Amino acid sequence: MLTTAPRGMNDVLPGESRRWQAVEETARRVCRLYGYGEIRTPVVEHTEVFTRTVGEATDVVQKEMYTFQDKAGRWLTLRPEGTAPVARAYLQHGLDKGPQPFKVFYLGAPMFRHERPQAGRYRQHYQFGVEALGTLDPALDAEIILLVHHFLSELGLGSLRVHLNSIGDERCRPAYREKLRDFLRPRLEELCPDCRGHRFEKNPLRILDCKVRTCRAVVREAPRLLDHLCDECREHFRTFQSYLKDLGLEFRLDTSLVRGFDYYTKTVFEVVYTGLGAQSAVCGGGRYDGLVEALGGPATPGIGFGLGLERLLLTLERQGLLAAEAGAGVEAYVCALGALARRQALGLLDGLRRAGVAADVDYLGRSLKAQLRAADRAGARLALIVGEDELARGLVTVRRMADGAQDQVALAQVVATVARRLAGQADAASEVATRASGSPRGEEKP
RNA sequence: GUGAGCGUAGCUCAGCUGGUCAGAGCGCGGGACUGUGGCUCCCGAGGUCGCGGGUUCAAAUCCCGUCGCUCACCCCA
Repeated sequence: MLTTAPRGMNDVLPGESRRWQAVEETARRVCRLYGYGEIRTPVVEHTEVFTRTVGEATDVVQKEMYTFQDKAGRWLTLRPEGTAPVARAYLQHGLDKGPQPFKVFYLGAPMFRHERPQAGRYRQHYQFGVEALGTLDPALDAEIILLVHHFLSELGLGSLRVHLNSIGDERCRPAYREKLRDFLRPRLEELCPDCRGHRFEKNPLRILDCKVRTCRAVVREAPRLLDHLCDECREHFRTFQSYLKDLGLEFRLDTSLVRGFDYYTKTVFEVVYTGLGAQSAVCGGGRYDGLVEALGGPATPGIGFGLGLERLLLTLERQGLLAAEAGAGVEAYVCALGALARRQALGLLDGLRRAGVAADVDYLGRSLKAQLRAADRAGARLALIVGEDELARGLVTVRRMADGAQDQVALAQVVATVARRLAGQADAASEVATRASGSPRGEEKP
């Protein structure tokens, strides 16, 4: 089938792409406010970048990666996430020797996961991600949360819930893991098959956020990881939370919050919107103090998040915060009648564009009526009509679309006049009104 | 990988107790207004009814298969 995109991969058409641009512009602006520079890494990485960091046992690595061999036999993978590549670039370019923390964001390039698509989940999807490497300071954890919150607020989403937890590090988590196993072992019968089986063996922490009712009942009695953190992790988490409180940022402690990648340590968080269906996490992230080391670099702490743009757009839509789909945003539309006029019109069009006026023209040889309709749909504020009458007298009819007022301007002056009227709307209104010759019959559009 | 629902014009869908069933609204093109948009009215273009097979005198309508989409599980942004 040559007429459908691959499963779970979508086109973003012009009408919709403006919404994406609005979100992306906001992201860039906020990142600049917080001192984060943009990083662009390849869409493809050596497979090991992910297997050694995300974790061999995770679902993403085991069954969701697009992995292939190139012609030289190297194993490559379409990146399923954005943090490991950033850490790789950090090492490759010796950025650990530069000023710390190293603060970057990424935006605009896709991630790939081979899963069954559903609402808010796609095989090719886009994330806005922010990473800060090189310091353990809990104030940076707070900054990251603040940045997300700031970003979402700018889009009108101030009220999303922030879930927080700490999952310890390599000093305290192994001991807790055993404690949890000890607790669960006598209750295995009460757990669901998934939890009873591979989760208990490979990653018992995942049982903490299993959604099966019986599992949740068991887990409610389980020892809490938060109560078994080592001194450093406990102190880090305590300080981090106190910063958030000082800053007045609301959050909710969620002791069952466990993230799906092995590289997470200490702070983990999610920003949740329940109106999305099953995929409620709009944003997820946390600290990854062992990640750089796992790639063969020096022990280097880091923290960051990924924010799913499709999910964000979906959330904005559900909340009624999206602008209507818009046209190309042309300011002036040139209407030509007849072959000779058309010649004139193309020159006029070129002049307008070079003067910085977004302009378009009819390419279908349509009637004036149809050309004006096209001008209307394109969102043009002015229509410039060149017909035989105008041609003969060296004039152009300038029609204001909002109310139909129109006058005639000498061809040589049109570009300057149009530019001036578009620049100063009030001036243009009075200017045209005094010389109006058109018949204002429609009401103004909203 | 598992389960459920759905696949009819560009879009949203009606038609589905088998026999004027190939339709509506929106969109698109044209006209009413021989050179003037948004409103109204009129006309028009556009569909192998996802695909393949079966049942039947007859299938968009029933059955089987297949592909695709959607939602959910798993997991995640």
